[in-house]
Amino acid sequence: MTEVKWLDPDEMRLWRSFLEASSRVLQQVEADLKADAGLTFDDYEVLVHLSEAPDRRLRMSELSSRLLHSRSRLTQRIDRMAVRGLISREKCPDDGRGTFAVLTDEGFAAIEAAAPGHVTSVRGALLDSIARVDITTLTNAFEAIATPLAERQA
Amino acid sequence: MTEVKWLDPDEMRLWRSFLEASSRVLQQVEADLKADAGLTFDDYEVLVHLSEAPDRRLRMSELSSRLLHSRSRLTQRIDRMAVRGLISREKCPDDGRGTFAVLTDEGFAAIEAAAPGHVTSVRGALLDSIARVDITTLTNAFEAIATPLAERQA
DNA sequence: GGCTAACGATTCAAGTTTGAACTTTCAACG
DNA sequence: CGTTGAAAGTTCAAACTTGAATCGTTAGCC
Repeated sequence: MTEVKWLDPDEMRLWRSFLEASSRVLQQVEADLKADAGLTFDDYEVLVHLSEAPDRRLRMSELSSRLLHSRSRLTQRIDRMAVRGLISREKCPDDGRGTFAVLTDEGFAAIEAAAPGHVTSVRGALLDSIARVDITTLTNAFEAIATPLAERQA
Repeated sequence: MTEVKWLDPDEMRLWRSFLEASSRVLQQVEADLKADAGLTFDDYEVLVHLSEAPDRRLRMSELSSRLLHSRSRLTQRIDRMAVRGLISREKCPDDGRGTFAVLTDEGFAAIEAAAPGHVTSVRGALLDSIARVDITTLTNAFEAIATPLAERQA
């Protein structure tokens, strides 16, 4: 590659502001969640996906791909959440290789307790700063960004 | 807090697409950087900030606040980069408590070698998916998001 | 000057992620 | 059937981050 198209100032500013915004939003939401509910953001995301799933359970690999986490990362997070009683594991009856992560009643209670504070936190960290009319534009942009990467990363 | 303003579907979609896009973009750029240049994204960011600084040096605390990393995280990253010869440390003459992280010639060569591939990667992961006319809107949004958080997090 | 508070940076232990290696199970194909 | 390849999940060691504690230095203040 002999020719590189360097970033012009507008592109550079977009890239830098993207990095700063995403880092700051995540840090804020994580800090709030830990302070208010004693959960990491990863914990919370696990709880969210399981609580929305049929029978409050998902296969480990399905969950890891929704979270965009490696399989081993998820294994170890579920280990820790299981020790705390938030999640249990069940063998998959259809597929001897498979395991379900299942939300326990305690896990469900944990997300119910955490959700109101978390929603408020997400508003404060992100939504309050975005004009109503820009929501669609931004969502379209994020989806346009994520979709091709999802295909590449699949 | 008895009343919680839950997220409506548009807000929820914005939040989720934001999470997915930022995670995927970072993952892609990190993977490219590691494959093409053998650097982590954190390494690269350290090199960027130092290469742009006067005398290619910054105080540890200044660098950590630009990177949005904890001081101890930076200390240990600079330790590792120093072992590899990319960075050196110098005592600050004006302030006995201070330390400069200084880009070595080898570190400068490393970022020069990595930059073209990285720029291409950033285009592929982010910029190519954004219509030219949306760049300003997005940048304004990211800055509107980051600025109040920066004040809160300061 | 001497006391105190704050600052800059590092250290240490505990917790977390990464990535490769491994085990078990399923699926396809001859 | 039996082999071979891939998939699901876990394990392990090394790399990395976190947060509290620590150490030396500076600045303010009486």
